[in-house]
Amino acid sequence: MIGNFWKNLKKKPKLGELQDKIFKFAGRDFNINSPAQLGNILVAMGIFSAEGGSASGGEGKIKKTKTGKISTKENELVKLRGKSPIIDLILEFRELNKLLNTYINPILKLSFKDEKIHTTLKQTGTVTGRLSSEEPNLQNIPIRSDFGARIRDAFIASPGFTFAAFDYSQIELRILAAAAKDAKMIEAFKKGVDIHKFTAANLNNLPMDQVTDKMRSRAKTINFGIVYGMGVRQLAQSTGMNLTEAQKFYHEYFNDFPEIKKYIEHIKNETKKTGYAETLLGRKRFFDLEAIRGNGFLESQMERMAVNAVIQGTDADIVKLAMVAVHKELDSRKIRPILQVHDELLYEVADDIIKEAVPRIRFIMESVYKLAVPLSVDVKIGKRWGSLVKYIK
DNA sequence: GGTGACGGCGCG
DNA sequence: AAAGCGCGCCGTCACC
Repeated sequence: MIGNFWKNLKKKPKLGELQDKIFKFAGRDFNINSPAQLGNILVAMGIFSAEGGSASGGEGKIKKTKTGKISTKENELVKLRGKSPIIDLILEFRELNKLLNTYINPILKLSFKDEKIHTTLKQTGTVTGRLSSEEPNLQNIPIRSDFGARIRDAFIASPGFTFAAFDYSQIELRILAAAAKDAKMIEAFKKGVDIHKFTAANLNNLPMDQVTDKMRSRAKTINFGIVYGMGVRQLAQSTGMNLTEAQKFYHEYFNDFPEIKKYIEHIKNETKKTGYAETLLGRKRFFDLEAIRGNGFLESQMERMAVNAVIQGTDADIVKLAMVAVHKELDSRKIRPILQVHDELLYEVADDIIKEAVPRIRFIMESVYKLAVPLSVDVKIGKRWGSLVKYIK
């Protein structure tokens, strides 16, 4: 259900103020929502310094879009902070504008008389076996930014019910570790340690208690990146390392977890041989081998897609099994499925049975499929979607 | 008035 | 030359 949270959310005036300030710095009016116009303004202001060829530092290179225009995406703008206050104003304008025009206004319009929002889940909408959600898409409701999280608070449980959110913890990395039969990482998951910290400890040859936040953060990036086939450049970019360090980091990772490297190679080779990648449960994603023949870039792209198809696809398979199992075993009148967000199931549970229901749902989800590592589910409960609190066993 | 490509960005 | 997977949706722009 949608509460009245957003009705007194006065963001329009703020947006107008930001627009005025931006125009003042720019020296003239223009359409902030047009990347083309914005790019021109920034060039005219000298913020995108048209660097001469002599620059040896390599910084300040203007990133172009695939059609050859100047890129004004957040990553690029952030680098230009400090050159002008206009940068931060634009970023703030973008965030507010996005949240208002993509979520708050359209979703209010889609609110039924019963004050509920009803999405449509497509069962065949993706290549990996995930569901997708549309009109509205409830699988991408904000949560990461502070203001974004407030949008979630407008979603409230029905009277007499409480939200219970069940989140598979690091399920993709678990699938990878199990499928690759990597003894070291399997052991870590069995012990239930903080996996990113564990990875960092291995990468830096340190005991776990000497891992710094920065080391953990970098390990987390590479743990996720591995699954998607992230390259050295991107790794460097997103961790703040230089290319040489990033290269070394990769090397170290595959040294520490050799089975993972072997398994990823195995997926790539099998896909190139058979033309398909297969989840652990046997669902296949096919590729057109003819179309990529002789094109190194397309081949690499297919390899990344294949690795992802196995990991993300197995994840999707498991979550679907869990949805079915919960439905079969429990009373859907008191435990209502509200939403699936890829590795998370949101239920609305009658207040009087919440204490028994939560452990049962958790158990079903954790035991629905057996891997070489345990599946672990985090639970949060609460009356508002944006204010759920961890449920302690 | 409608359509599709594009840049951009929200989520997992 | 390109190099992070999977989605849906916004506004702009070019075009019919």
